[in-house]
Amino acid sequence: MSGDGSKPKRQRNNGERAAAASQPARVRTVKEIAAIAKVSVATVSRALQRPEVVSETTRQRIHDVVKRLGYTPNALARNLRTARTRLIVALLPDIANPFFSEVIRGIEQVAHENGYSVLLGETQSSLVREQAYADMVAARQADGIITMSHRVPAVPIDGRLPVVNACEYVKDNKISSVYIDNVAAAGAAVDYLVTLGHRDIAFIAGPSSSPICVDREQGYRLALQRANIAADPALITVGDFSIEAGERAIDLFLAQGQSFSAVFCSNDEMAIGAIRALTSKGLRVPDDVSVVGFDDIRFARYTSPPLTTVAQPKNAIGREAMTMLIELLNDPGVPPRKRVLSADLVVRGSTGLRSPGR
Amino acid sequence: MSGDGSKPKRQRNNGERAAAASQPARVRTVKEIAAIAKVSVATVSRALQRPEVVSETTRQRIHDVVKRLGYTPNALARNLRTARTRLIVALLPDIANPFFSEVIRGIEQVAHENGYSVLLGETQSSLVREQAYADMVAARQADGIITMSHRVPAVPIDGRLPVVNACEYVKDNKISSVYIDNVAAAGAAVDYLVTLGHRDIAFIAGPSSSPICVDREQGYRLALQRANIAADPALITVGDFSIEAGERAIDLFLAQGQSFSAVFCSNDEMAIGAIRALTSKGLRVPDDVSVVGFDDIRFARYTSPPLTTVAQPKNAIGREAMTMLIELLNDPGVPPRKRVLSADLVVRGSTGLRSPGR
DNA sequence: CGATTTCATGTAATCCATTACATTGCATTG
DNA sequence: CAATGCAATGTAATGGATTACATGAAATCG
Repeated sequence: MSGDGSKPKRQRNNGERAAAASQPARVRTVKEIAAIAKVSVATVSRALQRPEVVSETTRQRIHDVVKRLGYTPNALARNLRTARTRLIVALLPDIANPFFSEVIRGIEQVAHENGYSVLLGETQSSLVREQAYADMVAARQADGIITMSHRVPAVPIDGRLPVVNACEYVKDNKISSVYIDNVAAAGAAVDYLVTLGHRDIAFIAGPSSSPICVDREQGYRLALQRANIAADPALITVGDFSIEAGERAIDLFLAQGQSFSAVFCSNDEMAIGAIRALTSKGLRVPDDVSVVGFDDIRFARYTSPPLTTVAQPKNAIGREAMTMLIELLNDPGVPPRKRVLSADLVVRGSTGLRSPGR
Repeated sequence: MSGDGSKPKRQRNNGERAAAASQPARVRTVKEIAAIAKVSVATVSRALQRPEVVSETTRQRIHDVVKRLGYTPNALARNLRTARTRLIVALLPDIANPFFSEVIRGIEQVAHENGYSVLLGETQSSLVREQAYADMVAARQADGIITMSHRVPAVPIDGRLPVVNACEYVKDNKISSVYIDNVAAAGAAVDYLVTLGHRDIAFIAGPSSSPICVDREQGYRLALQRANIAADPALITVGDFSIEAGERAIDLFLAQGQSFSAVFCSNDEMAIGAIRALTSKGLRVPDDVSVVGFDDIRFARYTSPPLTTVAQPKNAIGREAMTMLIELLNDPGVPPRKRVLSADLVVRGSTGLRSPGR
C-alpha cells in the first residue's frame, strides 16, 4: 500500500498538489497512472479505451494500477476532447405525473442498449427551465434532448437540433416527434360511449396550447358528428390536467344544471377528479354517469370503479423517441419525421350502458 | 450580417474550420468572439463572468457580438478548468412513485436559490445504475448527489463523499441524511388506531433491507406494547411498496382466516392495494376494516374512502437535503449529520371506530 | 513633474484526456 | 543481409475556457 513512488521529474509547477502522500484516496489523472505504471499517458488512455491495441502485459499492469488507485478518468476532459458526452436529457413537465414514468422507461431501455445515459429534467412547464436544460446541449454537457412538452426549446448546434419531441408534437416539421393519433384515439373513446347509448357526452379538454389536446377535442367532435349529435358548447370545458381540474369541471357542469350521461376527459387525472366529484354529489359511476379517461396511468385500474381509458403505448413512445434521437445523433443528415403510433381503448368499470333514467 | 472580418493571423492550424462562412449558425468559441469583438479571450471571458471588471464600452461590444452570434460557452471546458459543475444529481428508485416528486421539488427550490441545477436519475433500485450515476461525480460531471435509497454508492473524492441521503438513511455516520422519525410516526399511527378501539391491527411492512422500514415496524411494535397488545406474527407481512403487494397481503391474511379490524401499511400504495383488496372481498373500509397508509402521496386524498396516512414533510426533506449538500460542497470540512424531522398523522376517511361486530 | 496607484486589457499557463503522428524494435521476405 | 512491414509505445498537439501574472495607460499625489 505504500507504493506511491513516482518519478522525480513529475510535476514541477503545482505546489499544493505535491504534498499528496496522505491517507485518503486523492483524485488521480492519467499522468499519475502513467507514471506509476511506467508507461506514457497515451498507453494508459489506450489501455482503457481500446484495450486490444495494447500488449497483454502492459494492459494488465495498467489495469492493476487503475484499480488499485481507484482511478476514474475525468469525463469533462474526455468529452471536451471527443465532443460527445453520451448523455441525453429528457425533459418532462411534471415528474408527479405517472404517465411519463413509463415513457421514461422506454427511453432508458433504448438509451442503455446504445451506451447512453439519461438524465431527467423537470420543467414544470416553465419556459425558462426548459431553456435552461436545453442550454446544456448548447453548452455541450449533453448530446441531445427528448422533450415531452409542446414547446421545443431552441438548441441550434451547427444549424441542426438534436431534439426529439415525445408524446406531444409541434407544428414545425424540422422537429422529429413520436406521438399517438389523438384524433383517432379520442374518437374511438367517444364512439364507444355512443355505442353504449350515450348522447349527452361532456368533454373535459386539456390546455389548448397543446396540439394533442386540440386533436383530442377534434376527435371528440368528429365522433359526435358521426353519430349525428350536435356538439353542445356548454358540455365542453377546459382543465389543466390536474385531479382538481376534473373536480371543478364536474362541479361547474352540475352547477349549470347541464344534463349528461357520460364524460370524456383528456387525461386520467382529470377523470379521477371527475369520478370523485360525481360520487361526492351522489351520482353513481357508471350507473348515472360514465367516465372515460386518457393515458391509462398506473392508478387508472385502482380507482373505484376502475377507469375506462385510452391506453397510450407509453413504452413504445419512449423507445421510439430515443431510437430517433440516436439516429439523429449518429447522422445529422437524416430528415426529421413524425412517427404516429396508435392507442387502444381499455374498457374497465367506469363506463356502462346509458341508464333509461337519464 | 457580413461582419465576419477576422484578423488575418487567426488560426493557422485547423484547416477545415477555416472554411466557415456558410449560412447555418456554427458553434462558436471565445477565440472567435474575441477576434470579432477585437479584444483578447481573457476580456471576453471576464465580460461574461465578472462584467464589473470590464469597461462599459467593451462589455457592451462583447455582449453584442455574443448575442448576435448566439454564443454559449462550452461548459465542459469551463468545468474542467474550474473543477465545478454546479450540477447535482438526485437519485430516486422510481419516478413513478409520487412520493418523491414533492421531495424533488424541495431539492430544486434550494438548488436554484443557490445556482445549482438538478438532474434526476432513476435507478430502479439497481445497484449498477446507482453506481453509474454516482460515477458521474467521480468523473466530475456533477458536484454531488442526493440519493433516496438506503444504499449509498461509493464516490470518494479526496476521501470525502459529496452525498446526502434523503428520506432514507444508512447506518454509516459519515453520510449525512435527512429523514423523519419513523419509529415515532408509525407509533402515532398505531396509537390512533388503538384509540379508535382496534386491537387486532395487521401490519404490511416494507422491505427489511431498508432501515426506515425496520423503524416503522419497530414503531408498530412499540405502540402495541404501550397498549398491552401482544404482536401477532401472523398479522405481519412484507410487501415491496407496490399496490399489488398491498392486495396480495390482504388476500393472504384473509386466506389464512386472520381476523383484524385495522391494517397499518408502510406506504400509501400498499394501502391503496389493501383498500382495493378488502373492498373486492366485500369488506367495507372503514366500517369493517380501518386502513392507514404512510407518506401522504397526492393520490391519498382521492382514494375512496380517502386515506388516513402519515404525512411526511416531503418538501422540507428535499429542501433540507439540498441545503446540507450545498454546505458540504462549500466546506468539505463540515461534519456529517443526521437530521430527523417529524411527521404528522392525517386523519381522513379510511379509519373509524372499531365496529362492535368484529 | 516624477512617482505611485488604479484600471483595463493582454499573454500564456492550466485543467485532463484523446489521438495523430513519430519512433523503436523485431519479424518477415526476396 | 538490406528492405519492408507491423506491433507497441511515446511525444506533443488539441479541445475551449479560466485566470495568474504582466503590461500599458490614465489618474492621483506630493
